Formats: sequence, C-alpha cells, structure tokens
Amino acid sequence: MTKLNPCILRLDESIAHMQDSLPQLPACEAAIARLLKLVGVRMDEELCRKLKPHKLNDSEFLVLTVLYGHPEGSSTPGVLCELTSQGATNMTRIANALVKRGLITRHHSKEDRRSITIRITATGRQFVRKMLPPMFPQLEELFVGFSRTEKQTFNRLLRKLAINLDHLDVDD
Amino acid sequence: MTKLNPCILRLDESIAHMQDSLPQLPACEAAIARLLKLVGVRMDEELCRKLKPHKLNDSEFLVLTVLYGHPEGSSTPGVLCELTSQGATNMTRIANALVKRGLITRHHSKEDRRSITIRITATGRQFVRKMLPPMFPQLEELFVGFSRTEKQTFNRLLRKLAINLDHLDVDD
DNA sequence: TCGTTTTATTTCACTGGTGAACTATGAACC
DNA sequence: GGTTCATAGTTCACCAGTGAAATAAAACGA
Repeated sequence: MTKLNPCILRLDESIAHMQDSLPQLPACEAAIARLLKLVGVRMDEELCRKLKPHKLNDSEFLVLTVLYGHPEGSSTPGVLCELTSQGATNMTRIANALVKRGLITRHHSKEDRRSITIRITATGRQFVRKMLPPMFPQLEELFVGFSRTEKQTFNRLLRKLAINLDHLDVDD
Repeated sequence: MTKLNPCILRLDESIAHMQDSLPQLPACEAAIARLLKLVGVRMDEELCRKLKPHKLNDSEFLVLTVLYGHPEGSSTPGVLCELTSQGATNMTRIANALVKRGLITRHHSKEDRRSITIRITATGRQFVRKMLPPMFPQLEELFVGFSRTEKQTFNRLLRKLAINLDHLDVDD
C-alpha cells in the first residue's frame, strides 16, 4: 500500500515543471483532478482489502449495498448499471456472482418480460448489516481533523463538480 | 455516458434509508466517499474518451505526463509505479506500449544493472505538448462557478484526506 | 395484425490490471 | 570470495470490465 504523500509532493513539482513549457496549464484544477484520482484509488484499495476475506469485490459489494438501500430491496440490472456506473455486461457477471453466494435472487419481471428483477435476500441483508458497521470507525477516521463545516463544504464541492461533469458531454 | 445527478439523488435516499437499520452510519462521510468515487470514475471516462483516438489508455498517458513533468524526463519503473499507483506488472506492459509507440526509451541503468531507465523521447514530449492544451478548456469548464477560494479549499481538503489515508493502514 | 424499431439483458472476444513465481543484480555478513 | 538476503523487473495465469453482436420481448405504426 503505497503512501500518497510522496506522490503529492512530486505532483506539485511535476505540475510546476509542466507550466514552464505549457504556461496556460490550469495548475490548481489539474492538481485537484489528480488528487481526486489518487484519493479515489486509495480508498478503493482499502475497501477491497476489507472485502477480500469475504471473496467479494468492490463492485459486487456496491451493488449489494445499493439494493440494501432501496426501500423495496429490489431493482433491475439496467437501473443498477446507472446507479453504480457499471456496464450492462459487467452487471450480468456481478449478478451471477451474487446469486451464487445466495445474496440476491433473479427473476423475470411479471410486467415486462424483458426485464429481470434483482432482489436482495435475507442473507444479503444480513451480510450488509454485518459488513458495514466495522467500516464506520475507519470511515470516520478518514475525516479526523475535519470540522462539520469542512465536511459539508467537501460534500457541496463534490456535488458542484458532479453537476459540471454532467453538463460537459454536449460540447466535445 | 450516464449522468451523475440521478445517481446522487438516489445516493442520498439510499443513505437515508440505510440509517434506519444502521443508525451509527456516518452519513456525511459515506456520501463524500461515494461522491469521490462517482466523480473520479466520470472524469476518467472523459480522459479515456479523449485519448481513444490516439490509441493510448489513461495509465499510459499518465506515465508519459509524469515523465514529461520530471526535470530530467527520466525515471525507473519502480518509481513510476509509486507515482501512478500502478503495479510493477502493469508498468512493464505500459512501458512496452510506450516504447512501441516511440514515446519513451528503455535502457539498463549504468549504476544499478537491475534497474531500467525509462526516458521520454522528443516524440513523447511533442505528443504531450500536443495533447494537453486542448484539454485545458474542459478542465477549466469543470470548475466554472468555483471561486478561487473554493478551488483552494477543495485542493486543501483532498490533501488532508490523503494524509489521513496514509495514516490508516497501521490499525486494521 | 404484421413489420419495424426500441429496450433489456446476455454472450463472446478482447483489453487492462493483479498476485505469485522467476531471473538477475546488488548489498551485507562471515 | 562465497553464502545469504534484499531489490528491480519480467513472465505467467488469472480476475475485472468493455464493446459489439445476439436474443428476446415490448412498443409503435401502417
């Protein structure tokens, strides 16, 4: 598990150095973009590490928790794809894996026979309820030194960025 | 390219709903974690889309830009692994690809014959100088509506989070 | 109602990325 | 100087994720 700090130091040097030959480079924005990626990857690694003993990967677990978070505990592959930024192809694989583990069920929808209804099982709910709480302390630890306001600001800035991302694709 | 906004709405509902059965769930922190991932993935997709016509993937391009950002324009696979959060195995593949494209060279180091010196070529530099500038407008567009202060805050919060991540592995 | 188009999912072939074992060199110790 | 240990890369076998084509079931329009 590589430390981020050295990367970040080099990152600043790297961007500073690039500006010599590319003065129009928006340094702060570029730094944020790279930091987002670094932090995101690192958090994923941590999650995977926690899930490995249970033989689930992060996307399988994400799908399971999304189902857990649904009032009905059910959804369709298509919707789950949107909510988890996964392709349909991969969702098929994920569903196969979760069915095999007995964490979800898969049935043809009554209303629309093209659709599949994926539903979290009691075992699945139990699994989520067992897995999540031990993660809470670490999740909180990630934000030690953050004031309530800072966390809210962080949250707000990320949403703002998300909205800008949504409006990006129109122009190439 | 899926929109993020619907995901975020569902995300809030999802977390609210989870709190019913798991009241200790740190909602704001969990939301930030999921947002980070959503935004990170989406930005990556955008980068890949830009690189696709040039038959490079994001990690290959990242390695190239890191080399470009080095004062000497050279490094070793091991160091590049640390700086780009890539495994050594994949770095071998990336280097092969970049060598084949004539963007880097690979030589045994004189000082330590176990080491390989990877160096960006003139073609490689040219490629980076051609690729990056067209990305700047979009990068800036991502942050429209962000004040100078907000960008600095964003930057600062990400670094703070990175530092906390670095101090995490000690306790399991 | 029949043909066309659209939507939902799956299958297949491929790319990208990883862990474990292997090779080669260097460093440390005696 | 030879044995042992550590370090740097590579190779191999595998898992995860994607695009394009296939399948199957609506929906839509004469």
